[in-house]
Amino acid sequence: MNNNHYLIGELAKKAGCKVETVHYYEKIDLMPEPPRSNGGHRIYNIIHVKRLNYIRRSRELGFSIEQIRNLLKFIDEPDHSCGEIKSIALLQAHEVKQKINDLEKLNEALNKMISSCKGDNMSIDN
Amino acid sequence: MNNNHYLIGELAKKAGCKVETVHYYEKIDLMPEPPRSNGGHRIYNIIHVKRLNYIRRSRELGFSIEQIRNLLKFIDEPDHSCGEIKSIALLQAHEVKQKINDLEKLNEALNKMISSCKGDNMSIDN
DNA sequence: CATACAACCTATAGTTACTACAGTTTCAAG
DNA sequence: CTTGAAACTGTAGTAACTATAGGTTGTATG
Repeated sequence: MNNNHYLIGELAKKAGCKVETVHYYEKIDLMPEPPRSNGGHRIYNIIHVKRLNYIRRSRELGFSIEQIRNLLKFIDEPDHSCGEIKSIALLQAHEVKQKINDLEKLNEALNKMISSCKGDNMSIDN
Repeated sequence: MNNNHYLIGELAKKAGCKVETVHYYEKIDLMPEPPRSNGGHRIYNIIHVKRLNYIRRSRELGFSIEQIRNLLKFIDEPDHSCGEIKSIALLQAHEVKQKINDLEKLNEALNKMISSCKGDNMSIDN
């Protein structure tokens, strides 16, 4: 399609997911119903691309749809109190830090595995 | 139970998951069938605890069962070539780094959200 | 202008990774 | 010796996709 409009296939490709996944996200109201062409094809814009990218990245990092929905609602319905936003964002940030921590441990373990690889006496230590 | 033996409930608690999840992992051969008490209760040890912890942490970080199975097989069947181990571990390490990166971006976005929280004009900028 | 064919559409069924429930048995504590 | 929490097996239900079927749109080519 042209410069700033995307068909569902292009959108999906940009976010590294399947067309069906986008359909699914629309059905569960995680992605909005976009405008349609005369023939009924969905037409997306850059905002949709960013939103889907955010959703996909979060999913790949192990966040649930409900957690993602929770954060997206600050974009979708912008009249929330500062305190409300802060408390949810802080909670999320905490979990993010936890995950970074765990990943760093995993990474360390993998590096150990790679460098000291003798083929025998492998084990999981922490 | 005593010092170095655990019933399934204690095991699950230590790994932060449900008893049913452990059953499930045994059924799909991700966790080994442990020895049993006379009455048929499963009896686990510290090795099981570490293994389940590793599985759970990896799952929460968005790795699939098959990816986890792939890494665990170096513990389960220790006669793999150095090259084989390295190549899989390197692949995994790459994905781990990617995830850390993404999480750091997410964290940044959250921090922005927290500090500059005015309640309005929220958006996702990568 | 006709037609082919890839990419879209809706709807439904199947898969992965759990999670909950039902009905029964074990086992430590009183 | 009974009682109750936690174990057991088996099956059904849920979350988050993923695949398939059968039909329509729309662009590119003869």
